[in-house]
Amino acid sequence: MPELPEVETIRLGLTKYLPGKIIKKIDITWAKSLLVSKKDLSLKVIGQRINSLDRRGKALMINLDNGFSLVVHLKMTGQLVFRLDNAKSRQGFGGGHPNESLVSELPDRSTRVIMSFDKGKLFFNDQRKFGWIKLVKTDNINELAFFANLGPEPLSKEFNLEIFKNNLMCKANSMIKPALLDQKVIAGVGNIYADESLFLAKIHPETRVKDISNQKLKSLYVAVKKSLETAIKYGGSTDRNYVNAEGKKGNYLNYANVFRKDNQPCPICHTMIKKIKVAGRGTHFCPKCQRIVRKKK
DNA sequence: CACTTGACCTGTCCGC
DNA sequence: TGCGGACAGGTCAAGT
Repeated sequence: MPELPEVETIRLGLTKYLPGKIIKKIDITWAKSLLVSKKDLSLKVIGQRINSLDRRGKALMINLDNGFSLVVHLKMTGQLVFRLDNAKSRQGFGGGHPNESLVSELPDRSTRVIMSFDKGKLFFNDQRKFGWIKLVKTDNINELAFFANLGPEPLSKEFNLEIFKNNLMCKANSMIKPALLDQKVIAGVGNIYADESLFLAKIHPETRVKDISNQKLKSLYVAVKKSLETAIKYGGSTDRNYVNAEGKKGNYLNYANVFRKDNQPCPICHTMIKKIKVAGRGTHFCPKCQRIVRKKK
């Protein structure tokens, strides 16, 4: 489930390979993965040079020289892996070795789209076929529904405490966990970093937004940024499928506090981490460090 | 978010 | 062993 840190890690990786490359050919093995007409493909994509890569929330933009961008959303199981032709990756070392390869021979059975260059290929793999690639004018990405109501970038200078609080207060009656997952509030936070942020800020995931003190909101603001930054530093989280541009796993889950740590001791107080369901999502938290509060009227 | 469910999909795991 | 069902969770749409 690539979230902001995973997509950012992929973006950083692909930036080493793609800018300057000309798209020679695109092969599609699952039509719904590439939502671009044949006509647009031949007129606006094939033969175009890649200029740069951007990220907005969990979406990656491959900017072309002609003013169009291919927008990629990886959803749950999407991967973008660059390979030089005939390059073979070593098989995984096993045992959760850092940077272990998760993909070897490409294409594999989850490959949906292959973009070919003079040298090398970009593979879009997507086991569950939820991800998509769309084409949009670079300076008008809001045409896409996904961008239209997207909240602020949590790691940008513009994202300050006031904006965070204002956006959250639109959800005053909802629980904090689903509020954090709402992409209108902040762009790019998903299940992993919602749980990790709430742990760092010592807030129970089922706390109502309106019941959270100003001090806790500030802690949460800091915690969201901190957990995302730390995850980028460790190359993102590999829960199941995620790999970076080289097909390697991320290491952040080795440093996570609560995500997928149910029935393991809390790193602060050693109480067993619990897993519950909140708003339909698996949610991990420490029942002692993260208590529900209710504001007195 | 008011809140839940379903749709989109496949692979893995668990119980029988 | 094999089979059915639950589960994983990002986003949008639709139902209650």
